Formats: sequence, C-alpha cells, structure tokens
Amino acid sequence: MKQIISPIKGTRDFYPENMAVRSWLYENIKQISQRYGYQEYDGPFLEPIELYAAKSGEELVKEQSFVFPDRSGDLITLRPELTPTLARMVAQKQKQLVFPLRWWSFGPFWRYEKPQKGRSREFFQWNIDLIGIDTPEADAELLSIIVSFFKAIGLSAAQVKIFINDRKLMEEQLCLLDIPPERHTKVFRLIDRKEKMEFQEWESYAKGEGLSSSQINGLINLLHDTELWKNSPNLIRIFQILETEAVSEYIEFDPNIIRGLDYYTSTVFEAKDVGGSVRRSILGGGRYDDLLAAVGGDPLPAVGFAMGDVVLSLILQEYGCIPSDIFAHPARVLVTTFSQEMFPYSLKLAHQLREKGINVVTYPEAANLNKQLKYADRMQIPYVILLGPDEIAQNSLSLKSLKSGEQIRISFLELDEKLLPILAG
RNA sequence: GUGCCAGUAGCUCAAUAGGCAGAGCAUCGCACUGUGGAUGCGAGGGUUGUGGGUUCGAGACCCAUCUGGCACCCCA
Repeated sequence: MKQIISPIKGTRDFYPENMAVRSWLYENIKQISQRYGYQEYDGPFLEPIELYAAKSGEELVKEQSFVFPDRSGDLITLRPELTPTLARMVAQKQKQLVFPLRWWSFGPFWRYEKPQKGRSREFFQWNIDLIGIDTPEADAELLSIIVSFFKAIGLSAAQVKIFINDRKLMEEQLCLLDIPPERHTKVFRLIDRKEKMEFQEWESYAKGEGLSSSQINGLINLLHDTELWKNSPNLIRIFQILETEAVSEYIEFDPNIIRGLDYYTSTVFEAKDVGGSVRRSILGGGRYDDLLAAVGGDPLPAVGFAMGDVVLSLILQEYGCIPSDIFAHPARVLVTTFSQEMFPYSLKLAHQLREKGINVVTYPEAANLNKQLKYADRMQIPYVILLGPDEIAQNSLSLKSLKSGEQIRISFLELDEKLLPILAG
C-alpha cells in the first residue's frame, strides 16, 4: 500500500456516518436555541493572543492554545474558546445593540492537549449566552435551555445531571472561615482538585497553601453541606424558578463546583454523566459580570455556557441516543443501467425525477443487474428502477422495493400518479 | 508537558519458549451475462505503525520515534 500522509494529531475525519451525527447534533442545538429566541452568530477562528491573555485561565493561554506567527511576525491564535470573542463583539457595538441580548453559536475550537478519550485538539462547541441582565431569572433560563436540550436528544435525569454552585456564596463562606479574599483563588483551585486526590494528599496540599487545621475542617464541612445554598438568595431564587418549570430533577446543588476559568463571578454550573462511565464534564458555564468591562466595554452582566461535542457524542453513543435513521442515504431510488446503449433512457428518467424533487442516483456502468441491486442494498437506497428492453418496449418502468422485494410495472404515462407518491413518501 | 499500556490483512483478532505470518467478517470473481440480503466454490489482499539494534534467524527481545488508550495537568 502507498503511504498515506497522516492527519494532524488530535483532529478527526468526519466520514459521512460521523458527519451525520454532527449535523444531527447541530440541528438539535439550533432548534433548542431558536426555541428560546436566541440568534445565531459567529466570530473569527483566528484571534490575537492578547484577547485571551488577561481573562481566560493562565493555563489555557500559555499551555493549551495553538499560537503561531503570521508572515509579518504577529502572534495568531486558533481560538480556544468563544467567550472573549463574544465579549469583544458586544463591546464593539454596545451602543447599537438591544439588550437583553440572546446569542448562540456552534463552531470549531482548538486546544493543544494530549488527545485521549473525550479530548481532541480540534473540537466543536455550542456557545450560548444571555447578555445585559444580572438576575437569577436569566441564569435559570440558561439552565432550562440545557434541560430542554437533554430531553430533546434523549438524555434522562438518571443519566445526566447539572451541578450548580455560586462563587459569591463560596467567597462569603470562606470569609467566615477567616480566609482573606486575596487567597480565594488558591482555595478555589484546592476545591477543584479535592475529588481527584487522596484525602491525606489533599490535606497536606491544603496545609501547604497556608490553611490551618480548623480552616481545613471548616472547608470540608462546607463541601459536604448540601443545604449551603439556602444562604444564597441567588440560588434560592434559581431553584424556585426551575421548580415551576418542572426541570429541577436534572439539577442539583454541589458546593464542589467552582470551574477553572477565572472570569466567572457568581453562578457556576457543570453537567456530568452520572449513570455511565464517562467522567468528564459535558458542559460548563456560569455568570461572568466583569468580562465585558475587561475587554474595554462598559460594564455589562452576562451568563452563558459552552458544550463540547466530543464528550457529548461519547455519552450519546453509550446510551444509544443517536437515531439510526440519520445515516440514511440521501437517494430514494437507484435507476439501473441495462447497457451502454440504453444508458440515455436511464439518465433521462433520472433527470425527470430530479425535476420533480426526488433524490436519484444512476449506475454509471452497464454492470450486471446483480451488482446494481447489491449496490443499492448496501447503500440502503430503498427503491430501484429497472429500465431494460422489456420496459422500454412497453413505455414503462419496473419499480422494486428493496425492503419488501415487491416489484411493480408503471407506465410512463402515469408516473405522476403512481410513481411519485411512492418515491416521495 | 510527565508516567503506564497497546499497535499484526479494509475490520475484529490469533500466531507454543525467538523458528514457514493465519482465521472470521468484508471485498472481488464464478455457480446466476434481467433480480439484492442466503449458500457453496475460488481469488486478491501484509516491508507485522516507522527507523535502527541484538541474533544463524525477530510479529515477539532492546533503543528511538509516531499514533491511540489510561492516569496526571487542564478543560468542552
């Protein structure tokens, strides 16, 4: 075999069956986004590194972005996330836009990571944001969108859950433990890692960060306190609204949820697979009230989330949520070719049907019928039209259904009445 | 970026202890040159991821490298 140039590490080839899944996902995302009145937008795939430098997590910019110089030497970044672009786009037209603003997007992103299950270097993300409102009602709307989406693609509350917390609440609680605000970022990192480390290890890590034994105990109590949300008017209100929307079975308070990105200011949430084997989070988001001002706009509150396609696809596969009919071949019918001399008849019929809006393929070779039928069968094309000397002599065609095996003769004079209804169905 | 595991036909995998590279499925052909899925017979298909080394001899052992998977790191 000749040598095939390998694809770029961490990228994926979308063969038709993979592309069908991606398109199906896109259609669901589009439908849900629009149902809630969100408008589609997109930004450039290339951005200057400075856009991310101040606001995203340091790790994301320094370690995980594709950065390269262009021909003039300027540093170009393949976008690792969309939120800073969104913030810029809004800030640029802030005076002209009408708020509250509801925008959504689905497109490719790049992160320089070690590829493994659930993680690739090129992936797609759904971003959806509600900008200009700082109420719990706005946060609840985003959560409601997530639940609607999960329901639409067939994920139940026993399979996936959204875990929610509030950074403001956590900061207040840390202050009550006499942990000063300037140390909160470090303590948040500590919370983020707790579930991944052995307790002993975590405890000594906590001590290394300068926490006293009583502060560590206090912190542990906080992280086990499932009633802690009752100290947050924001969360109380959110749960209240979600209750009336009857979507609360999908949502759970979890004081361990902090999120890695630095720009979150209050509500934070993350959806996870709770019934299966995929450990990574499906989506993450929250409120980021300071980001617009940070990219040079006037202060403007915002809430939103991002969902990657890689983890979600794994979970959908695991639960068998991907409908099999999305792989269907676009053609409804194959028009066979009896011989090279008779190919024009087949071609003419194919054109005629296409003009009536039927998806048709021809067989561009006078192969034996066996082969042509087998082809249609393998490609899952439901109908075959046979057009040989017998049919032509009687101004007719034979239509065979590959599903039932039945074959009928139809006169050219009654194509509209007899053939089209079958093929259109 | 770090550590561990894996890579053999298009796919899934086998190959005692280092000794002739195989099977099933798929593909193609024939039985059947105007009727698919089934069956039978036959055929093609490999520099064992790549490059080096040890050995009379390497798919197997050693080194490097690439790709994938797992755990870190981080995150969608």
